[in-house]
Amino acid sequence: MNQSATPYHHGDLRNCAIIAAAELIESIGSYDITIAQVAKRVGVSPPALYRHFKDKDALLTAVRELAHIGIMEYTTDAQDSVAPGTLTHIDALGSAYLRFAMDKKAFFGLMWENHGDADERRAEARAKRTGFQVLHEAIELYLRKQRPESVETSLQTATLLWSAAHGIATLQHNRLLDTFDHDADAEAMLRTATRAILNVNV
Amino acid sequence: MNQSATPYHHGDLRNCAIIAAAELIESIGSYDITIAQVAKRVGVSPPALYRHFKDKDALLTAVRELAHIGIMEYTTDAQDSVAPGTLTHIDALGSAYLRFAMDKKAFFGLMWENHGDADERRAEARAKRTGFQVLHEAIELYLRKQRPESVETSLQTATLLWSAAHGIATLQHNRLLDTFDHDADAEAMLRTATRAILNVNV
DNA sequence: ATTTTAAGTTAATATCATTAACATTTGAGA
DNA sequence: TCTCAAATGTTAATGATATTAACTTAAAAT
Repeated sequence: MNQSATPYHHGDLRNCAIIAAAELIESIGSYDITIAQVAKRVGVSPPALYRHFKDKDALLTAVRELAHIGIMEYTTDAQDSVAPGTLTHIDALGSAYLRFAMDKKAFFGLMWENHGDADERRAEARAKRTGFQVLHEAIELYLRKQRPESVETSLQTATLLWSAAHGIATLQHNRLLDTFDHDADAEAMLRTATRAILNVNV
Repeated sequence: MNQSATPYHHGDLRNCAIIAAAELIESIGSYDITIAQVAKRVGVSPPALYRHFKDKDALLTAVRELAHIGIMEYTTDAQDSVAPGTLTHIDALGSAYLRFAMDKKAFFGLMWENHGDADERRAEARAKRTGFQVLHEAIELYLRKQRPESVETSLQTATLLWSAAHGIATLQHNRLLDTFDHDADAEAMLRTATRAILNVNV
C-alpha cells in the first residue's frame, strides 16, 4: 500500500547490484568485496543476488564488463581531439591506457584477474580484443602513411606495443617502476617505447 | 616412545609448510589454497601453522620468496653459458623470464599479487629489485661496449625493457597474446622489443 | 628436578558463499 | 476480473575458512 516504503521487488536489482559492486570496489580500492556488502548497499538480502547472478564470480564478471566499458570511454575520449593515424593519436591511446590504470586502480586489477568459467573468459577476451582493434587500426593507418613497407606487420607491431603499455601500466600499478628507477615516468617511458617499436622491422 | 609414530612436535614445520604450500599451488595450478590443505599435507592441525605464520598471507608471502628464488635460478642458469653484456646475454635473461612465467604459472601469478602489509611489500620489492639489477648490469655492459654515448641511460633502458618483458609475460600468462595475434610468439616479440629499445635514445 | 617456553591439539567463533524453504508480486491467460 | 505460475525477495540452514581460545606435551633452561 505504502508506495514510498521499499517495495518487495526491487525492480532493477541486477543492474543496481553491478553498479553497487563497482562503487564499493572503487571506494575501498580493492575488488575483495563480499556479497553481503553489495546486498546491503542495494538494500536487499544477500541471497536475493543469486536470482540474478550464478555466483559471486558472475557478479564480478559483470563488473569487469563495466570496467571494459570504462577503458573504452577513456580510449574514445583520447581519440576525440587527435588526427587519426598520427603518432599523436597512438600516444593518446597509450596515455589513456596508463591513465585508466592509475585512476581506476581496483578496476584495472580486477580486469586482469582470470577467474570465471570458459564462457566468461571468452567473452572478456572478445571485449579486450575490441579495445585492441582500436590500437591496431591507428597503427595500421600510421604505418600506411609513414612506413608503407611495414604495413603488413601492423598486427605484430600493435601486439608488441600493447604489451609494452600493459607492462608499464602493470608495474606502475604495483608501484614497481619507482622501485627500479626513482625518476621513472610511465608516460614518458611509453612514448619512448612507442617510438622505438614503430621504427623497427618487426 | 615410539619414534616412528609422528611425534608431537614436527621439528621443521615452518619450512615444511612453505614447501607444502608451494607444492600444493603448483599441483592445483592456482594460489587459491587453504590453510587446512597445507596443514593436512604436512600432517598437522590447521592452527599449528599460526605458531609460525601471523596469518595466511604471511605464509603466502613466504611462498612468494620461494618464487623469487625460483626466478633467480632461471636467471642464473640463463647466464651460465653466455658472454656478459652481449645481446645474447640480454636475450637469455628475457627468455628466462618468459619461461618462468609459463613453466610456473601459478607462482608467477602469485608474485604479482600485491597483498601483505607494508613491510612485506617492501621486502618483496627489494627481492624484485635484486632480479632487476641483473638485467640492468647486463644492459649497462652492453651499452658501454656498443653505444657508449648512451650508457648514462642504462637505468631507463633496463626499466623499459623489463616493462616490455613483463607485459609480454603477463599477456601470455592470461592467454591474451593469442587472442590478439594468432601467430604471436612471445619470445620472438621480446627479441624484437629488445632490439628496438636498445637502439633508441631513451 | 622443576619450571618456563615453544609448539601441538581440540573446541569455539565469526565471516562468507551458497542453498533450502517459504512469501509476495506480477503478469498472462481463462 | 480471477487464478495461477513464474519471478523475485526473505529468513533459516549448511558448509568452508580463517582465526582465536584454552588446554597439552615436549624440550630447554635453570
